[in-house]
Amino acid sequence: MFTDEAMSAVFHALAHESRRQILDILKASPGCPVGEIARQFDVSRIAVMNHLAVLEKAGLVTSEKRGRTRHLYLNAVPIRMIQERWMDDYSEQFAGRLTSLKQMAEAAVQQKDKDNG
Amino acid sequence: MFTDEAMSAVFHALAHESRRQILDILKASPGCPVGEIARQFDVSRIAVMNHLAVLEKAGLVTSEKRGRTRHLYLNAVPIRMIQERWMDDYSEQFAGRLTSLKQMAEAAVQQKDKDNG
DNA sequence: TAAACATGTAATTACATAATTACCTATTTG
DNA sequence: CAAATAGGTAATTATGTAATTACATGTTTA
Repeated sequence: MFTDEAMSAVFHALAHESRRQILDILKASPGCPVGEIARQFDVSRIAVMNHLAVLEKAGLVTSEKRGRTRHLYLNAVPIRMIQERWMDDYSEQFAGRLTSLKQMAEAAVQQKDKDNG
Repeated sequence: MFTDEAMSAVFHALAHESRRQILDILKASPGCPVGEIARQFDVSRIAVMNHLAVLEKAGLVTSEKRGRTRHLYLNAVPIRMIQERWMDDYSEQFAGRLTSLKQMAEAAVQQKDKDNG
């Protein structure tokens, strides 16, 4: 299962650059301890721990304590589920329908004008 | 281009169920006016307009004013870019490496225990 | 042209986020 | 065992989010 609330938690977790960086680190070094991650950021260790808590609530990170060190792991399952159940549906709009293609091209131009204006 | 800030804006926009519902509506009915969307929600019209502003800032929705009505369109480009540049990298973890597969299975069990406990 | 309609702006409020410092607990290790 | 190490809690603060009501603006249409 994958409730709306769970999906919100995942998107919210991904909506912060530091948290995305943490996932990058864990992807590259599974089992990395908390302190080693904190050392790679300019903000305080506590701030990083808060980010980790957000990631854990979203199910994107799991942890395992050995002795006094907590080892962290990326869990890509929620990302996979979002991609399968949601992203694919929206990306579809690119292929397939010609009707929406014209409309989306126009929309993209409008957005560009808005950004530059 | 697609900056960290832009990516944060997109994820943040997607992190609210009402905003995801708005995208669903616009996917089904391109050009839908503001009021018609607002009528489909329990919250106030102003609240819906705020959600639309968040979606527009993220580039997920564009609009075009004809007369007194503003017509809204889904723009799936940012979703597509996120999927290509980010989601795919993380979903990869499922295929390919057997080392991380064992680790992720264990992590998933741990997460399940945590949720039920 | 007056009323109805569609949207937009301003001010306000309750709550959540992201960060900080100071302190506490548990585990190694010299 | 004492000191260093790794992590966790608590209290606080500034800022951002999500929602509200009341009012204003511009556009059809009867």
